[in-house]
Amino acid sequence: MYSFGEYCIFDGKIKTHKLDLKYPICPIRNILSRFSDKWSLLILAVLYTGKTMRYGEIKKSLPDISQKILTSSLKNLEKYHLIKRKAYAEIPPRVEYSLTETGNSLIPSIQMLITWAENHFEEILRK
Amino acid sequence: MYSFGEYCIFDGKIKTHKLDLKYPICPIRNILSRFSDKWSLLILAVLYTGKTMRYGEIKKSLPDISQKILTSSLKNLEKYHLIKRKAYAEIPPRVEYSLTETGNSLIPSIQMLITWAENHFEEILRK
DNA sequence: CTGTATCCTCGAGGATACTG
DNA sequence: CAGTATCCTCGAGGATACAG
Repeated sequence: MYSFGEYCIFDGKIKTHKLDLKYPICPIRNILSRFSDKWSLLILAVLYTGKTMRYGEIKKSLPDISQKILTSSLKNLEKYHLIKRKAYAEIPPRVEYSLTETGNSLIPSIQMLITWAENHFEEILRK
Repeated sequence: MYSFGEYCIFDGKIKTHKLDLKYPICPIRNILSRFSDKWSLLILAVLYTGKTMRYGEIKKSLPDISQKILTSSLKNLEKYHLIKRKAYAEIPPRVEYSLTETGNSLIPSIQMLITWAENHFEEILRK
């Protein structure tokens, strides 16, 4: 297990997504914080169930996400190499998204989280 | 694996932390969203390394968290039964925090996430 | 030492209209 | 179909002062 004390002496760099050069690397702050927003995990999970999906299919799986946020979330996930984007030069346009190897390697962790959440649903929400 | 399509037909209830009664339960939206803020995972990880810690010790492990946010995060984690709070009637006051059984059961998932983040550090941040 | 009480900033997320 | 472009809301997070 890591020394969180050591890792966690950062000074507010989390927002800018910059790394602190003086200290070693806190995985939570520097990596996990990039995907711990409202939609990223859901998008990854949806992509996993569908293997490769078009923009509209993802949108349909997450009916209450706005176009803007879906687009920007996909860009963010692509930026960090968790998903890949393939655009076809057709009319009307077609764009397909799928998990990268890196993205796929995150799935077991997400599944473990989901399983935990399921198993502890009542405990968490009781009272 | 879950049908995320089915689970994810909620309509914007995530903010209020209310459950959607019409549909079954999406673990990500209804459970994980409660702890996917800036500090909760770090607090849980810190508490795990220290077993039971005083308020000031946690603060020292996370030097750049504000008092207000630490207090409210601890309250939130206590509300959902991930940590327990024990106050001693002394002067000056002493308050000790520790993981509950439920909180402890989340640790393996967090560790798995951290291990993943470590192993994919360069891939995620390259270029 | 462990908190409240205010006030404030800032950006994630959203609503809506438009485009190639 | 898969996006941009604007404008806006709202609340997480923070700074500071004070309290028991």
